[in-house]
Amino acid sequence: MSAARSTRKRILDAAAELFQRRGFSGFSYQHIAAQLGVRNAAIHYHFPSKADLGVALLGRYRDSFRWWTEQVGRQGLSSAQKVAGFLELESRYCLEGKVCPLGVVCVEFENVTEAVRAEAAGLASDLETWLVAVLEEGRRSQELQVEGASRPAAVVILAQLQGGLQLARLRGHRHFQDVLHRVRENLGISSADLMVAAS
Amino acid sequence: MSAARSTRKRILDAAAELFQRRGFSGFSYQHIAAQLGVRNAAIHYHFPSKADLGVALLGRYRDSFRWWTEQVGRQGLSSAQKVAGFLELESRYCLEGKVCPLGVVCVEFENVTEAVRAEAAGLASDLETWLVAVLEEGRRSQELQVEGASRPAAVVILAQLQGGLQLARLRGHRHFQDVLHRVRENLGISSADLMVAAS
DNA sequence: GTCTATAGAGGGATAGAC
DNA sequence: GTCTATCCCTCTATAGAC
Repeated sequence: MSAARSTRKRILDAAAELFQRRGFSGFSYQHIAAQLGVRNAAIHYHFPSKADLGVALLGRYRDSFRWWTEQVGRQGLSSAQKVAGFLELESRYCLEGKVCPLGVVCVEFENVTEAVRAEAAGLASDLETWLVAVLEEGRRSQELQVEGASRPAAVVILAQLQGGLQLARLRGHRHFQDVLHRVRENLGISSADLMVAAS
Repeated sequence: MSAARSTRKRILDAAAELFQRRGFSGFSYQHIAAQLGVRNAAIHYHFPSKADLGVALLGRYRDSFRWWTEQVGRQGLSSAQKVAGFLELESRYCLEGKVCPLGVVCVEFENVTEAVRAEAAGLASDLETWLVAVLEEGRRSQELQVEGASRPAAVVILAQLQGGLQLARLRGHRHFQDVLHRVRENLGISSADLMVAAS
């Protein structure tokens, strides 16, 4: 952490970008090296194997999400606003032409190490746990309309977003918008909540 | 087509299997060759480049689906039964530990040729077109409960299934079951329809 | 912590015999 | 239509200098 932004961080930034655009086996150390203006070996110094890089990458998604949830938790937002904020995060991916990191690991599942799978499963668990809690909270306060149990409801929402993000790539952003609208409708999230979440 | 099952077909079978398990760049001609007991070059004879193989692969998914829809169309099934049959197809993938072919291309989008993308987009279009028609039909006959316009409703269902299939890999089949139940609930598909579709 | 250099494996692809 | 043989490239990974 000598430089303003350490090489390790810059590697992870570049890797994340490539990861969500080309898939895990779709990018190489060379791609990262070229983008950073360093050599192949420099990256191996920070991440000895590509599996190490994969695990670190997914770990950082987990850290980012944890950081985001803690921040959101401190702002005293309503359940609807929290969900709207989450949808906003996903929308950003869509605009950037990226897909959900989970989808990448899922698709290449039998091509990645056990450690990578485990870290991805952990990320999925983090997302689900948080969303379940928010749905529960929203149900109790009657801010959100949650049909059935919260856990399956959360799973369905995550699946919708993951699939929608992918289809948007193939068939246009409108497909993701369709998913977004449906999620909001189902939960009864108003446009007022969206305003707040956007700020 | 000299042998009982031509090599070309056997190649596509093996490739489809690998494709849905390891992703597109996650398998090689070597994998297929080893599985078929032939040499690398034999596969290049049938599919000069890997992009050719990818396009042929997706083309076959399209053909299979077209064949399936025509068969289903001739059986005079209700709309609910048609949808139930489609869900059955997806469930089979789940049981086999596979994901939707579309998801694979979406994830590796920036790593495949334009021709592969186009064929995948075509498959997505086929699925959507068929499902929209069935939803429309079900709405008119009041067999299916379709909220809002049929097209976005179809898109959402396809996204749910694609995402659910992937998450099931990471977190267990129950996650796909959650998605299935939600899709059926939303459309108001009864268990009686499922019986017929299973046969 | 980054470099040069290189090993070693695997991948896509082709030529030419059979 | 399949084989052997081979080319060339890319990729992961390591050793050792700076």
